[in-house]
Amino acid sequence: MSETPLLKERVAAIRAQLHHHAQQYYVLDAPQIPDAEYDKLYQELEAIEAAHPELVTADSPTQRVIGAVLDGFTPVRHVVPMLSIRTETDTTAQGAVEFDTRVRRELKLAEDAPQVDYAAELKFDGLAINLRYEHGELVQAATRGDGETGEDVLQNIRTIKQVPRKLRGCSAAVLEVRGEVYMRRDEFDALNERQRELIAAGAKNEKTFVNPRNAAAGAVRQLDPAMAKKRPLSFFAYGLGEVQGWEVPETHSGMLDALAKMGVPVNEDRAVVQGADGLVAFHERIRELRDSLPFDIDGVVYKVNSRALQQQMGFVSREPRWAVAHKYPAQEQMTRLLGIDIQVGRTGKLTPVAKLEPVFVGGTTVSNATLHNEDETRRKDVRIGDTVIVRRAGDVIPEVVGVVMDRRPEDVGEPFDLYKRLDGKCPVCSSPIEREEGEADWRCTGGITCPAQRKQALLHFASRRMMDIEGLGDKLVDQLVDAGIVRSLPDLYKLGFANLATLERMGDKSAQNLLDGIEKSKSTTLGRFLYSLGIRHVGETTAKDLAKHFGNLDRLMDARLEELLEVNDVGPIVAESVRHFFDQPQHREVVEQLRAAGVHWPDIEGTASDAPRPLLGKTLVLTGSLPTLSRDEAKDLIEAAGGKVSGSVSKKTTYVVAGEEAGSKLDKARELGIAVLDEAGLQALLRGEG
DNA sequence: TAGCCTCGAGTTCT
DNA sequence: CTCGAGGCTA
Repeated sequence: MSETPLLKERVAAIRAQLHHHAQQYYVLDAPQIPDAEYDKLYQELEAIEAAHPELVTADSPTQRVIGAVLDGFTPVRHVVPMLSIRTETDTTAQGAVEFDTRVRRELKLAEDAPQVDYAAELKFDGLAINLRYEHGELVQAATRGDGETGEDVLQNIRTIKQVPRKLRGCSAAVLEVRGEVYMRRDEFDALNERQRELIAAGAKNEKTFVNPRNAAAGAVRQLDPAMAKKRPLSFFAYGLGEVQGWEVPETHSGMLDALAKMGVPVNEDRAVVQGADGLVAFHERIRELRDSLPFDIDGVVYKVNSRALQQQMGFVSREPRWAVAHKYPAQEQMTRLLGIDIQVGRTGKLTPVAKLEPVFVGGTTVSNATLHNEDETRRKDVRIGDTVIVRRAGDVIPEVVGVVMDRRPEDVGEPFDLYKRLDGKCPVCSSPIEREEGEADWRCTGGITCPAQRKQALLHFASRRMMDIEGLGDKLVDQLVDAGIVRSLPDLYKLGFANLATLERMGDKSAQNLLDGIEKSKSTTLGRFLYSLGIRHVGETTAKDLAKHFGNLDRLMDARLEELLEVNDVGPIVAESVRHFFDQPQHREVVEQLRAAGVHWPDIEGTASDAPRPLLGKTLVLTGSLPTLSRDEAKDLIEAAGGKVSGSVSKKTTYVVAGEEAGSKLDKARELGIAVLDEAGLQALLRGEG
């Protein structure tokens, strides 16, 4: 018995799938599965073929570069074929070490021979284009196609401003520049925004794009250059095709330098590094940089820098032996939607949450992803049983990008209908749910009677920037509420050893710690106390402003709307919300009980001390993580020095304090020309040293 | 009244 | 971190 017939079937099935998806991807610009999935199939096929060479056929996807020529563009035969490079799928730095070992073996280098020089570059997520210059003039721009024959898309490439029509100081008879056309993320977002507007306005044939690469591919293949122009593309060169009448520099990096001098865009995040260590360092550096780049990359590329050595190594089948692409973990994965849970937030907001079959994406395992609200869920037409694409880029929260319609099962669930799903009742307390006119959210009407809201209210009350009760986390709150020991905020202050002892995993020690924490929290400030009550529209800042303006709680509770409106940053909505809160007797009752339990604060808040206030009138923005100070500590220090801490950078920002892994705020600061400090700089300011 | 600036609220995982 | 929305200002 041989397993070959079975394998044969499997091989045929994989080839059919690869072919189908390659069509969707390259020809129709509408991929149905993520890259990683495609790669997986491809590797399986490669592995089978390697073990069973008799199964290899000429038309196998492994034997040719996939793609096809579309009608409507003139075919172009590549004099020098456009090859793909081998991809290391090992996403750790190990792939770089293996490449270096292979190179040294191929070059028959002795153990003690010097390190090999490599040109290390980014692997752009776009599509390959061959620009043909004759006597310095751009005469043709071709897609890769199947590697042998592509299509002339010159008219569309001309819409890319960065691509020079004429080379500076080069009149070689023929110079083909190869590189990647891609779309920047900001352009991609803007494009999709416009597409959404078109769709909203009733345009039938418009669609939004799943990712920048597809949008770029779509733009390049637009038959109408006017349309292509509306999809702004960019270009980076990384290699050469046919060359006549130009002396090619001896190294890859030298060649790119020469191209840059001619006015061809070449990415600056490239380096010449030595040996495996250099490659690993580059891989790691770029991984850090990845999310802050203005465009998508899916990895890095290593090339032997010396052209002489490249020639010595040559090619194996269709891949150069002297270059390798090394990927990062996928930021997109496909998985199954197991169900949709509905969570109840502190304000009663009902949030649909996708329960997913766990997938490893963007470096962590994801099993939940928010669907935000009903409209959003419907817009994506996400249904239970669907196969969905999940994305997680950097620190961004995982999101469901869309449904793989191709894989929708026969017995897929109904379109999402929140009211119907819940039968009009809160999933926790069964109170009726409502959705107000013009609002996106459904809410539970149970208010404080709803255990979910009660738990959230307790957690909110106990959290660090409010009453700061140490030892009261979500697990404990769950237990206390479920056991019926704590029903309202004042109940917290009636806790004693007796009722704590009834809880699981609660020893004398933890009980004492909690009671100490609760005792300590009794001494607070009016601002924190107000914030902790969880009044709608009253957050940390507004609470502080209210406390400062009224000075004591009774004056605030009895304040008329007009008086409330006098407070900084308080308008009709906030004023009404405050008034409404204190108009409800049960809320006043809670406040009285808390006071009776011993919660107290000085009447006049933040009396101007004699301490110097060097940051008076200054607004600072924090971004990234500082070496020694936590965010909260930095905030407190700045406020104590009279400064204000704001969440976003604007013209009014005085300083931006940036730490490790600073994000978009730093870019914004540079854009606006705002002074940027590190922690040492901040400390100097706090000491009053300008 | 528009547009800018801030604040509030919700969210994931280790 | 991002979005949406409230409030302020030109």
